[in-house]
Amino acid sequence: LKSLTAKLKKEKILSVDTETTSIYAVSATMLGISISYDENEGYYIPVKFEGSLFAHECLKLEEVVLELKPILENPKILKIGQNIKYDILVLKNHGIELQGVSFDTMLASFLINPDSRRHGMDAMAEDLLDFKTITYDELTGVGKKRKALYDVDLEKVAEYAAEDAFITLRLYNILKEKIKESGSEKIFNEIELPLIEVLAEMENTGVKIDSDYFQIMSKDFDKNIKKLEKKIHIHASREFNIASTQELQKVLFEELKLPHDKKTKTGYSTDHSVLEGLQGTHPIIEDLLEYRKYTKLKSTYIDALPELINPKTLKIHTNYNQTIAATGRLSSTDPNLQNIPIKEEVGKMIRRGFIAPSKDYVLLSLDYSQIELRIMAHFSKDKNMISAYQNNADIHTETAMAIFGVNAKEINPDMRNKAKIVNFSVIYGVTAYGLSQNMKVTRSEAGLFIDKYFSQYPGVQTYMDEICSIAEEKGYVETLLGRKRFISNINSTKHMEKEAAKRIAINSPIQGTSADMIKVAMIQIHKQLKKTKSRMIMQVHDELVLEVHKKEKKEVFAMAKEEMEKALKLSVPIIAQGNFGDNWDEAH
DNA sequence: GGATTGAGTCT
DNA sequence: GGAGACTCAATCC
Repeated sequence: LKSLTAKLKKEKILSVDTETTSIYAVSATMLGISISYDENEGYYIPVKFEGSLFAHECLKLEEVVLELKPILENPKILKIGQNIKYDILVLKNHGIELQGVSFDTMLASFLINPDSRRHGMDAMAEDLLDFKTITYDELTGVGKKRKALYDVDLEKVAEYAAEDAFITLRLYNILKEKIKESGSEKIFNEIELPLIEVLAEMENTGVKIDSDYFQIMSKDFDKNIKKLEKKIHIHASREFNIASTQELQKVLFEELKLPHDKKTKTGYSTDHSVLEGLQGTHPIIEDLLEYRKYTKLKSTYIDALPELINPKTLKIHTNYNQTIAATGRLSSTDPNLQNIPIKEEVGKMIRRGFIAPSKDYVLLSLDYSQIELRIMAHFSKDKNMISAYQNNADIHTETAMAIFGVNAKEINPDMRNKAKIVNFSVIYGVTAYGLSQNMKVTRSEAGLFIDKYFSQYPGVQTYMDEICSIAEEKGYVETLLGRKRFISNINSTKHMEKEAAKRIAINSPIQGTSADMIKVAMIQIHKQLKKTKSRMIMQVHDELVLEVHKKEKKEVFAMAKEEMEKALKLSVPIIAQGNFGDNWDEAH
């Protein structure tokens, strides 16, 4: 190890990869580190793990850390990796703060073609290097006879791990050129790369949830669900598995002979819109809707979230992924913190289980006000929309006045809500059909609303035509910061395909610019939070949640709000609004 | 046991 | 038959 580190100290750029016991970085125990500085070879340093068949052949963690720390923490020795956020987290939790991170092959591949799903190392080695890698499954076996990595022959692990390290180096040499060619250097170096560290720290900080509270809620929900089950079975005159759509179809459409038309691939749909349509035809429907609501919330959130509490930190640590959503949004898994319920009272109950980490802290939620509409105003340069925002007008009321042809005094909440649906639908590339479904009006009424909308905001119509032309000519669209997305079907001769491609062309620059904006804000906020006791803990597309030390409330609030608002300069004002609370519901 | 389907949660 | 995601239970293979 000493002779290796002597050599590594002289290198300018290293690829780094860690092997561990878990796919969850925060709870992973490190089993070894592989490093490469040469496209044809790599080194694997196994770390002693009690219980491993090969523990006697490994060095102690303390020794490995002591030797490698000066190299891995030296920012002048550049580091590259494949999904390096994972390795940053593993190393962080084993006493090493990785410095000098300058490239991530997975991120690079994603920026070059965000619609591809081949950003894994095995796929990239095949596509870019025509190289067949040793896969993890080949190394450990699959199914019942899969071995834990620490029980696989060390020679084989070394071969696998060292290969990953030097293949990463080869991929780097190719991808860095492709990033340049594609014009993605700016978004790569200024947004995605600096964001890695920000996300790593958010994941590592984690979010506190109140497990006692979830336990009580679970019991309450269970009682309610059992009650509903009994009622539903009585309505059906027999017992059946309510969660089975097949059995439910039989009960509703064969036995109770309720009307049906919407089909799925395999039968008649029983989804929410169908059940809503059947309301009033039979008392079973109401109970089914309630049953669906409560079982979904219980299984997906109330029972699942406490399972993910890390026993050491007593928090949940999500994984933010930068390479899934083609528009540039983040995604979140294990758990997904970006779809925690909010809409109804029962949803809010769940958010009350997300709490500040201790009595010294409060949660702060800050969210962008109508960010996508403001970006649309900016891109479209529509005079009416821009002046509405510059005059701090209520955009939904403005739109309501236009589509209903009345003045402000005559707008009631229902009209405003309908206008709100129109406003948001336009961002997705509105169709009369889609709008009619959402507004619960006829297709021709929806068509009229769209016409009225475009005569109020003619610039929006022009923008949509223009962005589709750009997509047709260049083959791609881009965000304000140059994040690209290729629109493969934009010149399709199939009408449906082409229309779907146009909607992607319309929506992607808007959704993607919003993603760029909050990412810039996150990088800046992260920088400034370093010298405080407060931390960023969640991102939900247009919202940031922070745990704020009670003595820092005023400064952190002002700083975070300002950074969000000034992240990107647009032709309309950008507004972020925030609140404190002891739980997420209260803060939101 | 893994993949698919239907359903439902979010922005 | 509007954009982008993730998860769960049942079912299929």
